[in-house]
Parts: sequence; C-alpha cells; structure tokens
Amino acid sequence: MATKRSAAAARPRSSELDYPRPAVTVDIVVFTIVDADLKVLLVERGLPPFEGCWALPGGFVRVGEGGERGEDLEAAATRELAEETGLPAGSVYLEQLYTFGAAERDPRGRVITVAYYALVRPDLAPFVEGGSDASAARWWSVASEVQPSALAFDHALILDMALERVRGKIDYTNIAFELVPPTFSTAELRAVHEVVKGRAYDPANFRRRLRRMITDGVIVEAPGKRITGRRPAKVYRFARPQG
Amino acid sequence: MATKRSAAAARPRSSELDYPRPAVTVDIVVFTIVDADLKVLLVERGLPPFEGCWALPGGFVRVGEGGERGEDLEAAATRELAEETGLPAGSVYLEQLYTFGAAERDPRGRVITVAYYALVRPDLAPFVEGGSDASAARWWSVASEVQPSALAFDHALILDMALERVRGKIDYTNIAFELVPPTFSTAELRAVHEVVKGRAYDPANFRRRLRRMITDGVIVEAPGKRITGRRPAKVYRFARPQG
DNA sequence: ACAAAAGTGTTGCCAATACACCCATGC
DNA sequence: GCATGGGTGTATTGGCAACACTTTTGT
Repeated sequence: MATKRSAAAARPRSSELDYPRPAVTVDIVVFTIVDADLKVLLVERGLPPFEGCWALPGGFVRVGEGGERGEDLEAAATRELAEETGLPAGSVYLEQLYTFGAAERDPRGRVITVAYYALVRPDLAPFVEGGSDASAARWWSVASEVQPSALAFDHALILDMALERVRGKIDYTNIAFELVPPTFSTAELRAVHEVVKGRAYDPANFRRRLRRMITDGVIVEAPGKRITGRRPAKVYRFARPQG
Repeated sequence: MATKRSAAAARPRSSELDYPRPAVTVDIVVFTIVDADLKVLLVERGLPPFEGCWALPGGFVRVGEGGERGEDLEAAATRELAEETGLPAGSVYLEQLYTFGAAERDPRGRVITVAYYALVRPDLAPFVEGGSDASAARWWSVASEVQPSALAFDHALILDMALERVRGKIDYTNIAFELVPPTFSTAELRAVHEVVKGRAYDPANFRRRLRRMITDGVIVEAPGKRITGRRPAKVYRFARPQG
C-alpha cells in the first residue's frame, strides 16, 4: 500500500504539508418542496458506523496522488449531488453552507466535512428516488418525518443550519425560484415561502411583492395559465435564467 | 520520512478513509478600525511559495496520529488567532467565513483552507503589532494600502468575501460592537458603520437607531463622557457581554 | 461670541401588514 | 347563480432618509 501514502509524503522535501491530515468530505442537504411540504433527501447507511441510520448524502473529496491535485471542492459537491440524485449538474441550485470540524464528529477518525445545501425544483424531485446510485435515497418530510436524533454523525446539526440558512435567504434573495417549476403562479410561489418560513402570507400582500418583482424585471409573465378547477391563475417565470 | 506519512496510510485496515487526503489550513481575516480606517492584519511570508509576499495569518489544523483526533476546527482558528495577534482568546470576535478548496489554489499541493474572519477592538489593536509570534505582522489599510494582486494564494478572494460578509452583517447583527472600545460615543459607533459601509450616515438618524437600541436594551448608558475638545458626548456600552 | 459637534423635531417615502372588496371561472 | 380562489384598493404602521433646528461645550 505504499502507493497509497499521502501526496505530502511522496514529495521529495519535507515541508509544512508533511503532517497528518484529516479526511475531508462533502455532505449535501438536498431540499425540495412537494405537495406544500418541505422535504430533505436522506440515504440509508449500509456500513458502520451508524449502520442502518439515515444520513445526508455525501462523500469524500477526491484528492490525487503526487502531482495530481484532484477535484475542486465545489466540483466534489456537484459530483456527489449528481451521483446521489441522478439529476444533471446545473439543474440544481447548490451553495456552500458551513464546514464542520469537531474532532470527534466521526468515530472512524478525523473527518472534516464541508456542508452544502441544494434546492431541487419540484418537477425534478420525482426523478430523484430510484436515481442512478444504488444507495436507497428517499425524500423525508422535514416537519413530520425526520427524527433529528436518529440521524448519523452531526447531520442533525447540519440540517438545522441549512434550514436556518434557507429561511434567512429566502427573504432577500431569489432562491425561492429554485423551489418552483420553471413557470409558476403566485399561489405556488407563495406556498414555497409559507412552507419554508412556517407561516401564512396574505395573498393580497404577497401579490404586491410579486408585482414589484415584475416592475423590477426579476420575473416576467409567461404564456399559459394554471388550471386549478376554478379561475385559472397567470403564470410567471424567473427572468434571469432564460434572459 | 516514513514516520511522517499520512495518518490514513498508517491505518491498519483499508476503509473509505484510506485515500489520499488534502492538507487543511485555517486562514483568518483579522479586521480592526483605527483612526476611522478599516485595517486588515497581514503577515509577510518568509518561505516560498510567495516568499516576501503578504498573506493572511493562518496555519495547519493539527491532526493527531492514530487514535488521536487533534483539535476542533474552531479551536485551530482560535489558536492561530491567538498566536498571530498575541491577544488572549475570547477577547476577539471570530466567525467562520467560507471554505476555499480550488484544486490549484496552493502550488505546493492540495490544500483546502477554512477561512474565518475576526474583529479586533481598536483599543486592542496596538498590542497586535510586535505580538508574540516572530512573523512580521502588520495592519494594512484595506482602502489605501492593500494591493489585492500582491497577496499570496487566493487571499485576495478571501479578503473580498470577508469584507462582503462584514458589510452585510453589520446592518442586522451586533458585530459593530466588536469594532469599538468597551464604551463608545454615538460618533464612534457611527464611524464604524461609515468605514465599513463606505458611506456617510446622517448623525441625527443614526442617533435614533441608537436610541432604539437603548429602549430595546441592547446598549446602556455608561458612566463618563468623551472629551472631544468640544461638547463632550455621552458614552454607551453594549449590554450583552457585561449583562 | 463662535465654531463644532451633540442631540431633537418634522416631514416624506417606501415596505409590510391587515382587511374589505371586486372579478373571473367551473360547477 | 354561486362558491372558490385570483386579484385589487385602502388605511395603518414602522423604519429610514433628508433636513431644518436647538443645545451644549471649549476656545
């Protein structure tokens, strides 16, 4: 296994880098909203530790040997996300969350994890279960199904922080558009805000917010209507992606 | 140098962890405000790469061998901060910023750095230069002295992100109190906001913000006054730390 | 007295909220 | 027609910016 020694040890001269290193993983909190319910993707662990427990999808950052550097951290997250969801890279919003490095957070040894969170549009969510990766991945209702204490490692803490981040950023960024289909009605967008924030919004006032976004050019009217069984609703789309 | 091979290679059984690992460092963007000027602490690099360049203070996360786990990530940042500034731990505000993991960011090999930012009160800033650590650390004016292109590694990018973070959080958090002495006048606190945001604030309106903070119990009047050569100003202190 | 800075009052603007109300549509 | 949910109008509140104004002090 000499070939498996660290890149630092393979270097000709001893240097600052020539010390024990932690393992580094990326873990991803993948959210979606289906049926007005916030869901998070969890995978069942097939190996100890925490065998049988549910955990956040993730994996080790690939680091090359010798002169090879391996993949960018962001690329590791993108790769894991694609592997675990089966969704093409670029179709899912991904953002770095926080890095968790408590010395004892993994019983196997020193593992530092860089956590990301991802937002999957509801129209893509059904394709995730039964995705390419064999590992049994499943959407869990954050409010009614996830048992924080039953999650592996410190993943409950990571999930908490991801929730907090999304709840905070939805008010002053455009991340809500990552949780609706490409075109959406005001009610659909409002439902996203309501589910994330856990409170009701006045439909009339929410509509005004939306109108401001139209005048600001953030969203535009889209062709078609939503047939709801009652009066159909206008649909809009986010202006940025499609220009 | 066989003893210096990575902990992963020394592990008896092959496992998920038994792969090449990146080196992990913490880098800290240490800010202070002196003479109404935002300053950042930089250290001169004594070794290649980037020898002679200025860089953010930082260092490797200590990871034990075998069963030893080493220090928490947060502890590594706290330790580096204390080493580089000479200030006692706990006297400086410290918060994780972002993790930078581009594969080619360090010419020596694969190094992932977890960046933090720190806020040093101006009354402590003079003790930092000529601190305990031998490395020549110096305060640089962010606006007028720092040459982003001259910084080592991707430290210009890290500095940028730290600036953005502080500028964003000063509006809705209490971090401004980490950049004034324990007691402060309204003008002093206002100067902090003005320097960070790079714009002027109306003294009258700023006073009102301050009054709201008094009624909300965030700050309290402190004994003493600021002698400015003109009319002395009342001084206040942040309520949280001292109760 | 005068300059400079602390501190107050007043006004207008903009968002967010609450709530009454109109409108279009499928049944 | 009528219930349902989409969509509009209006009043109120609170924060923030602008700016004229008063107060307090050292020189």
